[in-house]
Amino acid sequence: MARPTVDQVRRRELIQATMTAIHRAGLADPTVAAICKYAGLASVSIVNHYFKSKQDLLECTMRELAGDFLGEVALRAGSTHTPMDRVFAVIDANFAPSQCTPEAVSSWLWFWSRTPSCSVFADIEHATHHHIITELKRGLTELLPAKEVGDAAESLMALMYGMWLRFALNPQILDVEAARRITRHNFLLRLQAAAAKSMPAA
Amino acid sequence: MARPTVDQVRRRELIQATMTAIHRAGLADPTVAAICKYAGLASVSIVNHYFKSKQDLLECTMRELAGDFLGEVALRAGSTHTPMDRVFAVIDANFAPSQCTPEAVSSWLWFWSRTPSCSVFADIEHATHHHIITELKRGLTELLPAKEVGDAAESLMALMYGMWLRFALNPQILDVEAARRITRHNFLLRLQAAAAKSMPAA
Amino acid sequence: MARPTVDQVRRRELIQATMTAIHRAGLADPTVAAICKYAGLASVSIVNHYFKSKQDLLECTMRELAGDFLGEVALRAGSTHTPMDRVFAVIDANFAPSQCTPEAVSSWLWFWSRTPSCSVFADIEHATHHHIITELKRGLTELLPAKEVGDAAESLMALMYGMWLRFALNPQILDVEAARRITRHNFLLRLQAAAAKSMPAA
Amino acid sequence: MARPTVDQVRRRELIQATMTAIHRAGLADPTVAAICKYAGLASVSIVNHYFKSKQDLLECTMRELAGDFLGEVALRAGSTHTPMDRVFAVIDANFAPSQCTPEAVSSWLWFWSRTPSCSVFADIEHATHHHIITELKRGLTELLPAKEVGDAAESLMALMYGMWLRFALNPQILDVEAARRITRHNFLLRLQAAAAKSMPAA
DNA sequence: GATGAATGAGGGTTCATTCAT
DNA sequence: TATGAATGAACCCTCATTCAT
Repeated sequence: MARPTVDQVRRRELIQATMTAIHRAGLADPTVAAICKYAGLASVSIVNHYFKSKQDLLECTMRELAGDFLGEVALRAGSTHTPMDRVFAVIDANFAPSQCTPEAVSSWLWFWSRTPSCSVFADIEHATHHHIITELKRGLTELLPAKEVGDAAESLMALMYGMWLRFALNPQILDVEAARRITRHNFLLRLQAAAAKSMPAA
Repeated sequence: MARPTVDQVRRRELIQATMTAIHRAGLADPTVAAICKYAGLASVSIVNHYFKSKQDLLECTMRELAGDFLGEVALRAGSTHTPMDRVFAVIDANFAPSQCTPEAVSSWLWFWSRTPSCSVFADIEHATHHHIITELKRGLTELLPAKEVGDAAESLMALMYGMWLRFALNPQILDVEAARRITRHNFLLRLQAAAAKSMPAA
Repeated sequence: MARPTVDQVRRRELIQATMTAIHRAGLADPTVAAICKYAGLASVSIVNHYFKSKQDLLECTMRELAGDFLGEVALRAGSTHTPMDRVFAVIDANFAPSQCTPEAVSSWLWFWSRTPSCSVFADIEHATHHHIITELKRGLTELLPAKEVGDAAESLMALMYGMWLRFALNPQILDVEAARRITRHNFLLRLQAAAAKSMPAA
Repeated sequence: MARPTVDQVRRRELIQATMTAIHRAGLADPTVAAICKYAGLASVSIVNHYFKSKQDLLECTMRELAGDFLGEVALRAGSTHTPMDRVFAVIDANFAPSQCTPEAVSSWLWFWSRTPSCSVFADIEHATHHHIITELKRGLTELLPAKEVGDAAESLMALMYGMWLRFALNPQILDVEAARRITRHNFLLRLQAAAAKSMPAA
């Protein structure tokens, strides 16, 4: 098994530091100096040995973040057998520890907020969102009437985004477990309602 | 009735331009130059005639935004008679036109993202949130079991925040009307579920 | 007797306010806004009705200050009969109340400090200094050997300048009366020494 | 012996350039651009690599200037044996070449003029003045009646300040050597007068 | 590979001045 | 006469990037 090179380790550290810097900056653009500080590097110049530029570092960070997220989804979706488990897999991936640290949440928000003004970010976001919504709909299709699938997927995604936002704003009010519970509960409510409607005579 | 002075008009224009600038900057800190450009002002210095500083302008902008929001709530909540209408009033206020322009949504997100690093923003946010959550719970208390009120309020708020976020990221996918419909629907689902649970014997 | 016009009164107020502004600014260049504030004027634009420009106001202020000083000298020197009184007249003029307010002292220092970089100031300073040193030497010539007159005049002037500087730095340590006393005393010492030397046999 | 690093050399150059800039600006606040120009630096930004800010540079400059002055005093006072030599040591230190360049004199004046509005400067000034006046009085105490020591010290300091001021205003009129001679002479006059008074019966 | 010196662009703010009312 | 809107220049500072060591 290939051992990570020093280069790769340093790159990883800088990417983590970038997320920390974004979080600490309150979603303002992080400065290279701040990133280096959090990475424990003495000089800012060193960044240019590992990344082409600041923009490159930021893009790599977002790719890493998105990749991790898709990895969490794949991990959980791969071993599911029922449609409901498939939906739960997506929900759980959204609230996986790697995606719910304050640094990760802030980075996601920062990332999203920059998509309108940065096409590279927009592409990454688009691809990620497409993948996840497809996965979600795949499960929902077997559980809900066709015309409700779109709304339900949007609603679920919006709820999860909202939970993230609440979490980012004030981690005290809402912990990850509660967020996941509320989301699952919300999903089940819709399912019951659909079931009740489809079997009114029962 | 007092006619707005030139002063007040120009201040209003700058506040609007600030929201536009925040939106266009992708939630990055807007530059004074950009704000002036959107306000149609030739010179950057003029801002300091109307506001003490850039920070002052930003604070005034956020106060205006929050004030408008509370106004929308008050407007709708004032004429309600049933608890359900009260909840709907809050939901509708959240999706009122003045709160759902891309500029307003971006400004809210930017505003929230800066609260951890700006105590003035944090205070405004806290006061606004307190007011709105109180209003929401006042309606929910008469509709749901006491122990569900907190979760329901959080869930509703999170869903609305998420809708806003989706809307901010891509206004094409989700229009305001759909967002409101989904939110109302989600609320009604929870209501029905609670009703079903409380009358199992019926 | 001609009554001062409103124009002249306003000009006088602005000149006084300029001295105050210089003093309060710690000898930094006073801003027009500060000058207007001390003059009790609401708008800064009004200055340009009474003076051609800020520079014009500053020059007029310095001319006024220098003119007042020469007036104090003339007032005292005019009624003297002995050489010693003539010297005392110059000393007393230097420590006249109008020249020893903190505002006046600061203005003098500011004025002097600007002479190397402003030829107008340099001219005013040169003329004033020439007048006063001439007056001083006229008295000293009858009291001291010719070859001591220059040194004595310089020494006296330097001592007074130094007193002013001390006074400007810390009015608590040194009051005007003490400054005048020390100066007079210093002058008398030199006189006695010269007398002793010229009459060694006595 | 430690060789000065590039860092220290550059800092020294900037400090010297600061004094030059103050002198050339006529005691107005020097601009960073001017300082860099006199230091031979192409870019303004570089200053922030060596000093925290412009204010920091100014404070360091004044600390250096005051430190040099105390060094000159210590150098001369250390090897004195008589009280009179002690007084002369202070006088000579005041007129030491390092303290009498036009740049140094202008910097001192600028420095003093800013003490009322800058507490850091005030502290440096206070400490320096306290040290020098103590040294001066130590010598005077053995030469003059106790009640004359205060006046004499003030008088000497004022004379030296005045000489400096004259020198700063016009180096042509007064050279350093003449200034020192006048000051020493003035001191000796007072000494003789005191001696004459204390021995009237002789 | 790593460091720090150096540069230049851009941002916010102050300020004197001009202009319209 | 008096006011305040408006402009543009100048200043200090931050920051990403490049270069030499």
